[in-house]
Amino acid sequence: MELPLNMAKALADGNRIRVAAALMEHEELCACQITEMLRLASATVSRHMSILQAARLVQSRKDGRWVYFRLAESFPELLHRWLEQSLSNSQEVAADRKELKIILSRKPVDLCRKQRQRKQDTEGRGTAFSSVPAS
Amino acid sequence: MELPLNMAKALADGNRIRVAAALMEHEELCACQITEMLRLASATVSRHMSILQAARLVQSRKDGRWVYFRLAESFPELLHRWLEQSLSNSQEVAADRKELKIILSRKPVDLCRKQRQRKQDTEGRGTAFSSVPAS
DNA sequence: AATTTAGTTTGTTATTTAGCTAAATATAAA
DNA sequence: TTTATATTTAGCTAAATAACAAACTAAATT
Repeated sequence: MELPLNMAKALADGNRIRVAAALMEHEELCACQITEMLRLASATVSRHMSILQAARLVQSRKDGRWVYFRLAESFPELLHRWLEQSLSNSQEVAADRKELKIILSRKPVDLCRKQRQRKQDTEGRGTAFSSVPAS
Repeated sequence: MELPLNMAKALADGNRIRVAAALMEHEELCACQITEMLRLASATVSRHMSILQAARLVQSRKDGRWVYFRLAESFPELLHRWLEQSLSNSQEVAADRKELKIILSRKPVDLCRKQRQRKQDTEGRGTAFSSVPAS
């Protein structure tokens, strides 16, 4: 019962369902693309992906600095079809689909740069005056 | 996404999967039978059943003092088949199947009486000497 | 070799959840 | 009508989980 239970647990989270839905339509997505779609900290996304992998719903491939994810071979077909069917009317999944189009139109490199930029922006927000030279 | 998410959450618990598996084989079970199978406090079982109902996986029918549960009409067929398939090798589900045979061989009334009895037994355990008359 | 960069792991905090007991509700039996 | 019974709700505690930042790892660029 452990494996089906872990699969259910893996899908018992809205963000992880969104990732599964995205991978049902995109064959392969890199970590930074998923992070961009979910708009979560990359550490959080990494955690979500490891849960999906432990449940054997997702597998990964490393290519240089990038990690690419895809649905695992072991993703049960019936579960896949159920998700496909039950998510077909989902507002959120539709929004992600739209957003992913934009994300995929950029090069991954630029995408990661943008994430880095956003992080620096938020870091700078509370310390705007600390950048004034001390001399 | 709310409904499939709630369904996944409902199945993201070993005890609730056990109930689903039992209802896949038994058409209808009363609360006390499920309680007996899970060996949990009846309040806990009631909570589990309400989660399964809220997810539209289970429906209930009240008959006098008893409440009978069954899989809901709205239980997605693909999800049903996935569970059936992936639980077919489960040790735990097999044990429950065996136990349910015994449970179903008794009348529900006797079953509930037995639960009551067991509760009194455990209550008495720590207070064996308190029943000695004070005079 | 030193630095930058993409992801992961670790440590922490806040929220959620499963379990229990006790109290409340609703129905049947005395 | 009172009492007993089956289930649910409420209140509580302990464990699991999701989020983030910071420290770390591995790989590419300078």
